[in-house]
Amino acid sequence: MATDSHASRPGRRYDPERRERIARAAIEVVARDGIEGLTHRTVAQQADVPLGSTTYHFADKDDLLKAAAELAEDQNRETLDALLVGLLPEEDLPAALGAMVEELTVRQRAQLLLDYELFLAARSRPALRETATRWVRRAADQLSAYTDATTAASLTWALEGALVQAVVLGREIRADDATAVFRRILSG
Amino acid sequence: MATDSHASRPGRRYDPERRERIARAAIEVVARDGIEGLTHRTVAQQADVPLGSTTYHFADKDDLLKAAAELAEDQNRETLDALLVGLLPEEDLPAALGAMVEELTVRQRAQLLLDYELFLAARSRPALRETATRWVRRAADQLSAYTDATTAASLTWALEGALVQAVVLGREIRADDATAVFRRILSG
Amino acid sequence: MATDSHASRPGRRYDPERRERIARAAIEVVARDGIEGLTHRTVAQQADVPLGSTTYHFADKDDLLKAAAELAEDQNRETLDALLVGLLPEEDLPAALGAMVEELTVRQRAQLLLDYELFLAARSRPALRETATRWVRRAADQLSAYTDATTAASLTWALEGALVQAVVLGREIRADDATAVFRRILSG
Amino acid sequence: MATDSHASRPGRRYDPERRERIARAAIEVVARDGIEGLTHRTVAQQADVPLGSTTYHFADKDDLLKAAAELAEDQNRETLDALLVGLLPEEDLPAALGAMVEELTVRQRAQLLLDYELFLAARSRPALRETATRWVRRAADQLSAYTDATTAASLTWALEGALVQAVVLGREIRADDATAVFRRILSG
DNA sequence: GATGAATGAGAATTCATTCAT
DNA sequence: TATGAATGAATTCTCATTCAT
Repeated sequence: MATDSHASRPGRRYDPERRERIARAAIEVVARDGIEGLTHRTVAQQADVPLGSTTYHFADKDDLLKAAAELAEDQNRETLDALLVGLLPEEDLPAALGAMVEELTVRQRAQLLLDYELFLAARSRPALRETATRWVRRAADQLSAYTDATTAASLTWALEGALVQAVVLGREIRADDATAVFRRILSG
Repeated sequence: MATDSHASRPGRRYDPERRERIARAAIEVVARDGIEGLTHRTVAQQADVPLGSTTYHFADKDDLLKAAAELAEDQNRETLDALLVGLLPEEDLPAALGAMVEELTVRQRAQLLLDYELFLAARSRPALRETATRWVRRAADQLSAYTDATTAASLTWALEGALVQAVVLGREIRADDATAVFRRILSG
Repeated sequence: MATDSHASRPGRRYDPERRERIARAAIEVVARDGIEGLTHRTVAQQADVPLGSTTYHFADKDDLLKAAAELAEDQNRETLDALLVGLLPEEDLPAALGAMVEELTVRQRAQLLLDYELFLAARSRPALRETATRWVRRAADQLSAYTDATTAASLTWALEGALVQAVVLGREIRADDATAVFRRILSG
Repeated sequence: MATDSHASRPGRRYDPERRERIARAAIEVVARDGIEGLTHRTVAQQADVPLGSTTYHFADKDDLLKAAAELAEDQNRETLDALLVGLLPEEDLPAALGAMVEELTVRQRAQLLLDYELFLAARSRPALRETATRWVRRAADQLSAYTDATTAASLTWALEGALVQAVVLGREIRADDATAVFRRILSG
């Protein structure tokens, strides 16, 4: 017989943004504690809603994860678009990509870690596969606009590899170093 | 667990290989169920030793994980060395790397998944950092023998990116496709 | 559940058969999953009505159960009447009862299990007592038409015992075996 | 990873009778609240042990149930043996059985309800099947010693039916009424 | 009338870890 | 040295029921 509790807090019913509030709390939790830290409990606490509320709106962990991934994808798209808009017009693709790598691994590191937390989790969670696939395709498509298929693939893989190592090994990557690599690939 | 199973087995003290048996069971568990499936219980079961034995030899989960990572690193080294011994003498580095990518993502997929399970986990587990760093450095060092630093870095990143995407998106990568990329990078 | 599914369907107010639809869904659920599986949720799903609809028409679980029991009672009456109409005219009561036991434990087993699921549940659910009592009385009354009170009671108990054991132990009972018992009782 | 805590409460470790204490608590719970009331939680409370202790010794509900059924079977055997020892020597089997029915439905009602709670539950719980089958066979075997097979079956079913109705409908059954039935069956 | 969002309670499990023996 | 019993914490999930709209 659970020692009750709260009893006081008024019903606070009918919160039309409840679902979204919870989803947003979910990405905050993932950003803070990683996917392993994502539980209905931690999300409920982060969103300041009762536990039952999280299980009502997101029946299981996959639901929660999927919502988080979709929200993160939106944020990610905005961040990258903003970044690229500023960088690409320079007409120096290697430098633009190198700058982006530094930007992501240094100043936007939190966003990068969040994105990779979700992206990498896709390998064992079918619910995230779709988002992860879209993620990769978007990068490839954008680079394809500037060069041939093989070169685009090379750039994509190198970019992916750079970011993964930055994430896994806890490293920051300087624009110069990254630019040199991208320039090497495009120099042909 | 109250269910007996070792009820009969006598004390069997002083099993000098106990520690290693457990470590080997640990990588089997990780290979089968991922790191999330790694618990003292599952390892004890896989190694057919009593639960207490796993907690005795490996005080906490990180210990277990570290032992698994080190064992996997040895296996990985052997696999790659064997692979490269056969491939590198051909004097066509792009083809050798491309063949290796296909080998790993298609025929040695289990080993690849195990390695990445442990490698990627390093981002949130200090206990695995060292192994992961060594892992990356080894690859870079080996490639440095054949080319300049920037090119080696490019190859390393591209290789890493290819393998990560293969793992995360559940894809196999054909030697031809990979070779084309590596050739592009080296074609300068 | 946050998963829509009735998203499109318009308000559909004033569905005069709504109550009965739900009750019928309730016995389907009990037949499929037993009383333990009877929840407002499962019934709503089976009846394809919104969750709130089940709680609106049947305030609590007992209400739902009672409605299911009454519907099952009707079905049961029809089944047995049909059965007995065919059997009794033969003027061999033991054979008629024996045939009925086989019919119920073999061919009409689903109905038998449903009936006993509800009948036996009465022991801890006052809401079902009345139906259960009526059930037993009906059997006794019908048998009383053919014989004296003690013999009727004997037959009733034996019949009950046979069916209970068939249900609990998962057994089918052959007409011959049952007939022998009833004949023994009536042979006096 | 668990924010530690406790450290204080002395642990009350190594209770060699822990397992049995819990099993006994389980039948107390079933007797009081029925099988629906049997949860690891309620048992833990009844036995005054921590929740984890019940799940350690009895991994799932079936384990708990099986232990309860076996203990109840022992009690039941003792009760019935004691009862029959006193009754059977009289050489009037109907009267002995009739007296037993009254004894069980009136004075030993608690035991009767417990036994039937477990017996009837066997219909949907394979873990209880074996015990239930043994239960029925024991009764049949004992009666077989006094009469032919068909008569024994008749008595068994009638006895079963009487007790089931007593349990389900909440009735007490007088020795006279029951004796009349058994006498009717044996009067042939 | 009718509905579905909301929520407190609790169920079944699993586990890392401690510690008596 | 080695082990397995013990336990508190937490996790996922399900529900009956209430109530704003």
